[in-house]
Amino acid sequence: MNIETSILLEIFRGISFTKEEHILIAAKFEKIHLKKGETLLLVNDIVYNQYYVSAGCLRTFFIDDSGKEHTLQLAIKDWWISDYTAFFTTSKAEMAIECIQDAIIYKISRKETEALYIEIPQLETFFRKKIEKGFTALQKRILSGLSQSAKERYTSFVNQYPNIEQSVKNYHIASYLGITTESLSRIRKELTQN
Amino acid sequence: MNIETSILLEIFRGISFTKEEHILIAAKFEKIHLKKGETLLLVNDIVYNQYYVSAGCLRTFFIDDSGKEHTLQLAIKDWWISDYTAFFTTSKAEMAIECIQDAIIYKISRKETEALYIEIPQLETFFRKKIEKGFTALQKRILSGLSQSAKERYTSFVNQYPNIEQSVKNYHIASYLGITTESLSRIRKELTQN
DNA sequence: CGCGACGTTGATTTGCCTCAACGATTGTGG
DNA sequence: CCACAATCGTTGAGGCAAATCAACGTCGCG
Repeated sequence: MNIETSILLEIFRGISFTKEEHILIAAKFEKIHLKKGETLLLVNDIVYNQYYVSAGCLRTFFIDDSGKEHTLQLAIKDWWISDYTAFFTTSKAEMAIECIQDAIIYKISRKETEALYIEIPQLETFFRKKIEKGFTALQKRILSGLSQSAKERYTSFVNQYPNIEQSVKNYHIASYLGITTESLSRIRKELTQN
Repeated sequence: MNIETSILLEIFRGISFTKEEHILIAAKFEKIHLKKGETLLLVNDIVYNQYYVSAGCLRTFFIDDSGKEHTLQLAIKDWWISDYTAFFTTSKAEMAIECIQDAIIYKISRKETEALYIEIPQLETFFRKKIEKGFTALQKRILSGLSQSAKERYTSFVNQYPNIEQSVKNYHIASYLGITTESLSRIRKELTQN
């Protein structure tokens, strides 16, 4: 078995498995330790895997034609991370993933994930509900981008991730919110003055 | 049976069903004709249903505190539409849906959808893959908002939906792109001058 | 025809970016 | 454990893309 079965209680909280199922699932995951600054995925890598974050923090980011970075996802404990656009079709990554705080993650390939859907149908339901939540979160973020100012987006962000500033540099937050570090700095100043 | 079974070939293109399954599924859908300007969903309605668009065009939009409309989704033939944030949890709509070009749609409730997942497991896979595609599309839109100018977003939009300008008013496109009608007008002028 | 909805154009304003310089903080090797 | 460099955050001046405000064409429909 590749990993402790106890981690499965964490990953699949709320689902109960037989002992045989535990073993079956555990064999498909691989535990990975990452140091801050290490890279999990590079642009043009074929994306075979998704990753469950058990501790630490990672981010998915995109580099545009002018060389600017844009953070698509920040992942802390209990989040899944990958370049999902490429993962769903096992194609080339358009984004990179890097560790921004020492992390413990669990890797599973798409093939193994889909095998699980067949072997244990309730896992297809589990992942479907995960992605429904993810879909909802992305819609909220789009609405936020359409209707809010930079300052409003920042305060929403801080409310949504109350403790994330400890793990994440300001320029990661700025590139997630779609603003520059200078603008974020000015926004923070304004907010602390009140 | 509520609807012609032939429509199921359209909705579930690529899947084959037994005659019994056809009947089972068809009984869960309801056909609806909508006229331009009619409303499918209002803010604070409880969202029981999702809708398959067979013809015409609808949009989901959100009205912010200052009264401005923001278009989250434009749905043409072969798209599904709802306030999915509310649909997935059968809660109150934060957005409205209106018909912007005479439409024929097919309605199915969340309860019936989930019943189908159990009765015909390949439908859970079908809908999971649908939402994976939707998830991917939303991520692309977020990246587009983070990294592109209004003009670039507009040209991407036109490439992605080549014929949509026939069905949709400019101010719908503007509110989808997150710009004003005046800016869109100036962008269009610039582009036709080249 | 006449009215309302839609699109366009111009003048002005503004939120955020860019560029540049300078503090503050962190990490590292001597 | 300190010194120093690199990284990160802050501040200011100026510029630009897009918003706002206002007025005016144009189109479609009752």
